[in-house]
Amino acid sequence: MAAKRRPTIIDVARQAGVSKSTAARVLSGGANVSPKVIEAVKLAVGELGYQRNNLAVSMRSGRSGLIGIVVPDISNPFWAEVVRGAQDASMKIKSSLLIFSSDWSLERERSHLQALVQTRVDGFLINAIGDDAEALDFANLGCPAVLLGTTADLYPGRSSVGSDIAHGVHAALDYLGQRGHGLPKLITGPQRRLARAKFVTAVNRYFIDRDIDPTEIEIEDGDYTVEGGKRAMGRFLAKARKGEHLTIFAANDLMALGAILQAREAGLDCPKDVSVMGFDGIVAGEFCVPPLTTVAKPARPIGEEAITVLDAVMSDTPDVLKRRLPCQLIERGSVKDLSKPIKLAKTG
Amino acid sequence: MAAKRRPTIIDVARQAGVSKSTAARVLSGGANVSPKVIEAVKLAVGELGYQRNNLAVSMRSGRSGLIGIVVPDISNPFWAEVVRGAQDASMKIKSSLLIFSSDWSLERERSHLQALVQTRVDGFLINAIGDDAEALDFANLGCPAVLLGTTADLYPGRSSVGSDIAHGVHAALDYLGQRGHGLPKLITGPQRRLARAKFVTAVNRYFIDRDIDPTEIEIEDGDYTVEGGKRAMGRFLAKARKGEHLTIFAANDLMALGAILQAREAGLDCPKDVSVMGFDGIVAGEFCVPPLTTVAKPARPIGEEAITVLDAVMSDTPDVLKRRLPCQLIERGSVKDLSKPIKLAKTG
DNA sequence: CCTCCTATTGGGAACGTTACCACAATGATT
DNA sequence: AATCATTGTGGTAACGTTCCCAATAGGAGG
Repeated sequence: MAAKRRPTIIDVARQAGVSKSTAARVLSGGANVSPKVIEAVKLAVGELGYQRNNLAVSMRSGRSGLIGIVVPDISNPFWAEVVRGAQDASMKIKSSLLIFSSDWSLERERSHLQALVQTRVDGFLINAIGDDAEALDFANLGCPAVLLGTTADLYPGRSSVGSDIAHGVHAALDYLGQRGHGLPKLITGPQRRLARAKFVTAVNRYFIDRDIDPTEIEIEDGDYTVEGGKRAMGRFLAKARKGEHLTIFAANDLMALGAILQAREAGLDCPKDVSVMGFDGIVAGEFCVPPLTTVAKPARPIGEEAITVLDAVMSDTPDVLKRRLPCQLIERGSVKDLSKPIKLAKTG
Repeated sequence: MAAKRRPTIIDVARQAGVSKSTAARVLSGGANVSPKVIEAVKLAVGELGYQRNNLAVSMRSGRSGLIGIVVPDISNPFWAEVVRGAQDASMKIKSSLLIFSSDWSLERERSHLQALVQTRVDGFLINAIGDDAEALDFANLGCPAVLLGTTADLYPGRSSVGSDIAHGVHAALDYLGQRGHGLPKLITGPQRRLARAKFVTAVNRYFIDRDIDPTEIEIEDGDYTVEGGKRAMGRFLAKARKGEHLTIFAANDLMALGAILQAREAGLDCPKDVSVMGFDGIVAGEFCVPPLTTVAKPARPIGEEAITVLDAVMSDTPDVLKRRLPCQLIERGSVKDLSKPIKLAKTG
C-alpha cells in the first residue's frame, strides 16, 4: 500500500495558502496573526490530520519531553507503584516516561543508562544497583538525575527521593512497644548490603535512644522473598523456648508473609503464639490470614515527588535535594496485644 | 556552571581531523575506511565522550526506536507483568518503551494516543478502553498497533494478543468437575461489558457442550475489586440453603479473595464449606488462607508476544494476527475435593 | 605517458520544526 | 506631509544525523 507520508507543517501551510512560518505561528498560538489566516490554518490541520512531529521539535529545542526511569523490576508491585506516581507527575509537566528494568544487574543498568542518554531524555529517575565500589558514575553522563531509594546516600552530589526508613522502623517499634512487646527478632535482607545496614542501624538506634541495650536482638538473614522468610522463621522457631511468644520484625512484607506461613506449618498461630510486623505495604499483606500489620512505604508519593525534584534539577537548580518521605504504620491483625498485665485467655 | 554542550559527530570529526561523513562512516561500521582513520575517530569518541543523538537519527531515518504501551493501570500487578514482558521483548528489537496509564478513562486514552503519535513511536500496544460505540478509531492514526486483551475483538482489522479466556474457563470447570462440583455460581464483572460477556459465554458453552443446561447458573455482579467480591458473596450466602457447599467461580482473583473473606466473616470455612476458584493469577492469591486455586493468565508472555506481533506489523506485514495465549490452572487450596464422598451422577 | 579503475574522502541535501530577521502595509503621531 | 510604531507575513538558518554523489589519489593496464 501507498503508506502515505504523514503531513508536515509545510503541507499545512500549502493547504492554507500561507508560508510555513505563518502556519507555525498559528500552531504555537502566537500573536500577530490575522483571524482569517488562523482559521485557514486550523482548517488545513483538521483536513490533513496534521500531528506535530515532536522529534523535530525536540531536536530544534534541545528538550525531548522524555523522562527515563530505571527500576529493578517493573513487575514488582512496589516499583510498579513508584512508576505510577512518576507517570502521573510527569504528565503534569508534559513529559512521557521511558521505563527500564535493571533486574539488579549492573550491566543492564549501564546499558539502559546509555540508551537513555542517546534518546536525549531531559532527565531520569533511577534506583541505583551498585552498593559501594560498584557504584555507577553518573557524573559524566551530563544528564539531570534523581535517585530513588536507599542507595541514594552513596551519591552525595545527587538529589534523591526515598522513604524514611528510620521513621518507619521507629513507628513499628513504637507500636510493638505499646502492645507490650520486648525486643523483636529481626528478619533482614542479605548481609553486606546498604539496605540491611540501614534497617538494623535504625532498630539499634531506636533502642539505644531509650536506654535499652539492643545487642541481644537476634537476627536471621533472608533474601526479601517468601521462601527466605520461611527459612529464617524456621531457624527462630528451632531455637525458641517452649511457650515463648515470638515477636518478629521483618525487613519486608514478603519475608513477613513467609514467617507467618512457617509458623502455621509449625502448628503455631499468628497472632496468638507469634506476632509478625512487616515492612513495605504490599497488597498481598491485606488479604492473608491474619492480615499483615506493616509499615507502608509511600511508593506512589515517592514517584511523584521524584519527578517534582527532577523538574527542579532540570530547571538547573543548583542545590541538591534529599527527600525522605514518611512511612505509615498500617495496623491489621498480625501483632498480638500483650499490654494487658493480667494473663488471660483472650478470645483468639 | 558552563553546562557544556554535548559533543556531536562534527566535534568528533574535527578532533579526529576528518570530515563528518568519514566519522559517520566509522561510527556506522561502514567499509572503505582506512585503519588509521578508524582508530583516530574511535579515539576522539572516547576523549569527547560522544553519545549518538537518537533524536537526530530518528528524524533522519523516520524510525524512532520508541514503542508505546497504554494500559489501564501500571500499578495493577497484572498489567505491570504485561509491561514487563513487553519491555523485555522490546529490548531485543532495540526499542524503548513509553508507558501510559489510561485509568479506564476514554479521554485519557485519547490524550495518550495523541502523545504517542506526536512522539512518532514506531508502534504501540494498547488495552483499549472503549467497549462498543465508544470504541476508539485507531485507523486514522496511521501507526502500527497491537491490541491487548479481550476488547481486541472489537477491532477486526487490528492484530491482537490476549489470553484465551475460553480455554481458561474450560480448564477451571474441568477441574471443578473432576473434584465433584456441579454448576458453579459466578461472580462476574459489571454488566454490559465485553469482558463479562466473554466470561459468561465461555461458561455456558462449556456446559452446553457437555449436554448440561447452564441456565440455572446463578450470577452475581462484582466490579473486579475485593469489596465487590465480598458483596457478591454476601448475596450468595443470603440465599444459600443451610449446609449447602457453595462453589464459587469468580471472574478475577480479587473478587475471589473477597468471596473467601466474606465467607469467613459469615463463619464459613474455605475450602470446607465453600470452594472458590479465581481467575487471574495474581501473587496475593498465593499467600492468602487458603491459598487461592485459580487460572493464571499468561501476563508476561502476553506482553512479549504482543511486541513480537507488533514487530511483524511494523515490518509492514499485511496480515492481521490474533493471538490467544493459553491460561494455566494453578491448583492451590481453595477448592474442596467432593469427588470421594459423593458419586457424581451425570444429568442430561 | 595516458587512461581507467578502485579505494578513500569530503560536500551537501534532507528529515520537520522554530526563532530570528527583514520587509511590506497600515495607521498614528509629529 | 513626513516619520514612526504596529501589525502581519515570508525567508532562512539551525538542531545532528545519514546517505548519495562528486572528487581526489594511487595503482594497474594499455
